[in-house]
Amino acid sequence: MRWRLCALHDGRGSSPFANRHSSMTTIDQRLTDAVLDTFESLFDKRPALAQIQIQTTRQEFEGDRTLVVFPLAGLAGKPPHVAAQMLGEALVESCDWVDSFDVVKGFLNLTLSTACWKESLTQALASPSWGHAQPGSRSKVMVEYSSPNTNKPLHLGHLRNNFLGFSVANILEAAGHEVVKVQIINDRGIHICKSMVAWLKMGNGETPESSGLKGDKLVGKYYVAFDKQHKHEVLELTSQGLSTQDAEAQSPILREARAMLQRWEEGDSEVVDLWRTMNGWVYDGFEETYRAMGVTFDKLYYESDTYLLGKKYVEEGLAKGVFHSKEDGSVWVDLTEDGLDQKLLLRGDGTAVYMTQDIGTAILRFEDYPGLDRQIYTVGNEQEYHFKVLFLVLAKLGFAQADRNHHLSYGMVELPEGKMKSREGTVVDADDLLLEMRSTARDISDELGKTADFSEQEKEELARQVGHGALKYFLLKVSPGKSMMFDPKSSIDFFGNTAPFIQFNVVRCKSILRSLEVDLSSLTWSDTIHMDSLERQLAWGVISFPDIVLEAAEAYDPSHIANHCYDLIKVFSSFYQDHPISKEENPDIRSMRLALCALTASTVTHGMHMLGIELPDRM
RNA sequence: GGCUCUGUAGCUCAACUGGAUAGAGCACCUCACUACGGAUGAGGAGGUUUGGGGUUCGAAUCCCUACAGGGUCACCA
Repeated sequence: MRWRLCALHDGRGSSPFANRHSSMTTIDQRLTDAVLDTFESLFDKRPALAQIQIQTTRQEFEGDRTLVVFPLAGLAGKPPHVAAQMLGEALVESCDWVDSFDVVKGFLNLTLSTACWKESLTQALASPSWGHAQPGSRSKVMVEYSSPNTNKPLHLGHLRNNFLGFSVANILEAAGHEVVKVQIINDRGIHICKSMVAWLKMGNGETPESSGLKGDKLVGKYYVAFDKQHKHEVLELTSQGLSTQDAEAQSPILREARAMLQRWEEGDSEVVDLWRTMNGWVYDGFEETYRAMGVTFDKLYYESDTYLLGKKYVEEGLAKGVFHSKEDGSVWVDLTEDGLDQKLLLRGDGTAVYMTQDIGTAILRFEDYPGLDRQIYTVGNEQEYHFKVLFLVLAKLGFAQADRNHHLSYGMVELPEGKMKSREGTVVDADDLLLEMRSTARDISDELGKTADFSEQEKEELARQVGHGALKYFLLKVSPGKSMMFDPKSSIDFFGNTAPFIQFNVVRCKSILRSLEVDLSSLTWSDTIHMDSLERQLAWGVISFPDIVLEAAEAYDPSHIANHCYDLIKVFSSFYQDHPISKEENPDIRSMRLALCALTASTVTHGMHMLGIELPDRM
């Protein structure tokens, strides 16, 4: 099972892409080329591409884009500020996108021309899916997420897992990858037999239909019942003088579970039928929760289908001599050369462990999807060791795509009162939380009275979009690698850096656009008008969006998208305050602002969709 | 203990991957207000980036070290 919640690891800095030029706005590409040419004509030498650093000019200085001249000073043979001055003068002369410049120490601040802004914005307006690269322009990747334990209902940790995996899949797709979304269902093993045994002994034939209980909750109930009975028996046995270890192994109910696992592996039809039935209940329950979460999968893998395959590969490895066996017949891999320990791959009795199954699943997936470039496992950071071992084992087996696997590790979700522990009843149930978010959104909406004319169905729909959006945003705005604090109170807060704040402002944009009914694709304005600071900030937020998407895709990090959307909408919020649009009399300025308004709405909408968050038309 | 990740405002998080005076949101304080949608706007205060050393034009970011915290080291998944 992979459900547990947890943190980070290697992610940083080891990008397989690394072609800086490909993830750069048209503006920066053009500036880079101009700088290279200008530098060459001035100093008779051509800098390397990596030496050209262009960044956003800080607020307190005049300008839009800043060239960092320090790295170039040596090559130019001039002090940084002198080189900057010379470059600035030459750039204004040679590049029609540069209006003026300002030198502060070794920083060359460039002010872009209206023509530059207009051309860039027009390009964005012409693109119906701004921020999305050509579909299929990049490789085929697989993203695994969710992968729950069939004995336990989904909880807050799964929400982070699912939202993260689903969002990363969306972002990769937007970056031009072909994406396959999968999960592995750990439907085999002793843990499954535990709830089956408990249900047989204490269930009295209870079904989801008879009890009205959601299937996953019902099975979870019997898993807990098993645990309780097991503890009770252990206590009894220890009071008779057995050691705790012996008592745990010898409790009658655990023996029954073991016997059942034996029968399951033998294919006993009675056991297999019950197994199918109870798993069916769980899947129905999960399906309902996934629907509420808004996540989907292209294919499901079941451990019961892949563990035999895993055993086969382990035996092959044994035959090849890359693994070794001990006297009791257990099979091991020696990873001491890689700085790790020895690791069990197959038990002495020949049954599979967690690792066995994962070996089979990994290889099977690359066979199922020819041309698959890589596979991404969205799993908590507590399993970093497991994936390190898995990838090493695949390499030892000589599997060609062994290095095409990546563990997208994420941090634990903590509660203000500490960690979630099922034993202590401090688990936040996914269904409960989603419901609470919806009802809070509904209350706020009703209180404000802006949706008085909505039908009941529309009100519920809005509450879902806003409530679930708030939750998704709260979990995704934090960089995946970090452990995060989930504070129920502030997650329902609809002010500040939250989805509802963003949604509200997009609704304002849409409201303006609705009232004006213009053809956006034919918007244009004069090159002579001046764009002020806020307008330029808005424009840059829109223009740089595709770049942000690529960054997020390379880093497998939706928080880049979330923060960008928030920054952009915050600027819009200020802009909206004192920049009239429909009331603006100058038609050029009006068109330019209208374009900014429309582009802000569409950019943020695309970004939020990548996070799995919907935008209402009214709220 | 070994390996690994993390440490930034009172709290929750950023920081364009080594760039300028480290930024936001909560919370706190002061103002504004018949609104292209008030779920509002403007401003203030809050920091020796855990401590110490090093690398260089330049460090929250890279290296070493100390301290603090998380994770992991199963014939569990």
